[in-house]
Amino acid sequence: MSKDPAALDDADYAALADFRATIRIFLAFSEGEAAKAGLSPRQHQALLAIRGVPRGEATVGYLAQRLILRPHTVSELAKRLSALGLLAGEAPQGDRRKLVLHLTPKAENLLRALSAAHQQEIRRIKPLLSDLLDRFG
Amino acid sequence: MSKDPAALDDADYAALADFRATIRIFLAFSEGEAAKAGLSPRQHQALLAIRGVPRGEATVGYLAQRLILRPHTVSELAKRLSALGLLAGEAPQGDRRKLVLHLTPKAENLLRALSAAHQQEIRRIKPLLSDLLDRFG
DNA sequence: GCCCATTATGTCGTATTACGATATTTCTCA
DNA sequence: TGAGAAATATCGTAATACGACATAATGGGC
Repeated sequence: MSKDPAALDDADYAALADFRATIRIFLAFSEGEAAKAGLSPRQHQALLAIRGVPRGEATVGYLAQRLILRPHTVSELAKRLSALGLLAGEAPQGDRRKLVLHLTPKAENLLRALSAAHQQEIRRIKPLLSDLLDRFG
Repeated sequence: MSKDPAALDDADYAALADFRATIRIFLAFSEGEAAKAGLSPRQHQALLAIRGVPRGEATVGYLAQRLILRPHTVSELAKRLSALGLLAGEAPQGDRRKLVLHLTPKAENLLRALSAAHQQEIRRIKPLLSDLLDRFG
């Protein structure tokens, strides 16, 4: 019998494990930085997603797509962030069912420091990640 | 006053948000595949980490380092996986405090299918990730 | 050869958080 | 205008990682 061309060998598994571990390293770094700022990882990602898009476009539904969460989960996330004084929301002109979220100045400041640190970390792991990707043909 | 050279502009935030979103896409894919196999993401990563290392090297402590979790958390993770019939463990010759974990045939089979799917998905997002990394200078 | 600090793993209770089911408000358009 | 859809919100629940603590085994100094 001939070898299955799609069969994975030890090197394939090692590459997958290394890829996953590298992502985990980045996420653990991010977790730590966010925690220093008093944020959960999701809260941090939510703030970043809002900052990364033009003002007025960050609705609950948009965030749900962007974070790959259920809309009602984002609703709770936004409530917690609002309670922390990091988010404000208002209904846009056209559709009063929607809620457009925007960062408070406090959130802008938090995110500025967090993002600088993350940018550095991504630059640090960039060669690692590139090499890793090359192991996937 | 001159502009802070380290200041982040909208494009920097967008790159960070896109990078994070791409990781989230991969993790959501992985979550879904793992769930189809009846595994949590951590359980999947644990199996992969064990498979990715030579037999006999995957102790609880090693996994804790690799997954960036507390050892006692890995202990519980291993207990759940054992209850599912996916892991077996035994004390190695030298040090009977340690517990070496290895996959059962059932876990090998699950992981084979999962890993093939993940390899494909990584190949799919590889160009996206590469372009993204280039946005970080 | 024995003691004790250290290492490795395990147990228990708790807090966080994402989800399903369901509800409410607003919009759309026939 | 009324029915159904869309967008967001509420509530109870389940999963899981952690801290604090416990147990077991090791090994170096004397």
